[in-house]
Amino acid sequence: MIPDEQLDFDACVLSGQVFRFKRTDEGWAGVDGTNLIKAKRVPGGWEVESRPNRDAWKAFLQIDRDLLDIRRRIASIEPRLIPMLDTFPGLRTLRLASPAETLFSFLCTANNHMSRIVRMTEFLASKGEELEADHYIFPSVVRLADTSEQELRANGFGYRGATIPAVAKTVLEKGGGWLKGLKTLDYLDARADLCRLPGVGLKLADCVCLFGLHFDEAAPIDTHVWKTLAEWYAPGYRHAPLSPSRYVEVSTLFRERFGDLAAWAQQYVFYNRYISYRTRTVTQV
DNA sequence: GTCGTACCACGG
DNA sequence: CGTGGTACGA
Ligand SMILES: [Mg+2]
Repeated sequence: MIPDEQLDFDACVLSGQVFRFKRTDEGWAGVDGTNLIKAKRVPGGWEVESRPNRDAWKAFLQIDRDLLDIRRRIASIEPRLIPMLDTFPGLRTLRLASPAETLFSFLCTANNHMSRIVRMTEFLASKGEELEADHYIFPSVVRLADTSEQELRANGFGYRGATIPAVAKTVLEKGGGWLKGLKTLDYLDARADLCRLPGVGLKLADCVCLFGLHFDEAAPIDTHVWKTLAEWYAPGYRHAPLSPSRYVEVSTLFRERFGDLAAWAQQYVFYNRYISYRTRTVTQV
């Protein structure tokens, strides 16, 4: 049993790191890579399991890392983050097994609503192997390259219906191990390489670096995170829009401050800001 | 570098 | 009308 102070499974799968986990009678179920992961709610914590690989969930949740220690270190670096740490103390940064799944999932996120992101990633996933009813292994890059723009557009993908097969073809041209091979590069080099892909800019590249390539110093800056980081670390940009050069500047400051905790710190900021944004937009209608 | 603009679809 | 952006030209 994983105690609540070490794991808030709800927060993990609702904080925009993965998009295909579903509630069950017991708790949650979803696919990561080639494994089905199930989390069962028990008093004071969670019981997590995975199949066929019984250990897959451990890497996914980075369960070997002590969250108390991580929170303590983040708090000492930036006390202004403490309220965010305390709001979701069990929030963890996830490590997805497949860089390709990460790339194509986050390609669906740009300038998009969560609800449509879920719908789109589900549609892509449905082209893969069904592990269990309603739970699919994300399709191969070959399969995605084979999917027609017309079919995707017919299923509500809009202009991403063109981007997704185009990126898939580009990835194939670069050769089989290219994506995973980025893990061996320095973080900034990996990010720069990803940015060369059509439809992939700094933010998406950082998402792939963090969730798919497992760089702990990667901290995606989206519109929500930007508001907090600009206010804290670049007050002059407080009301300025997020631009590529400002992204690089503030992302560098953030990384220099948090080091290999940048990814974790970012996740707490994002989920807190995202939740308050959701609350705000829900109540006004 | 910055700024404005288009981009698909669709929830709010 | 804006969305967990990106790309392009001025
Ligand atoms: Mg690009």
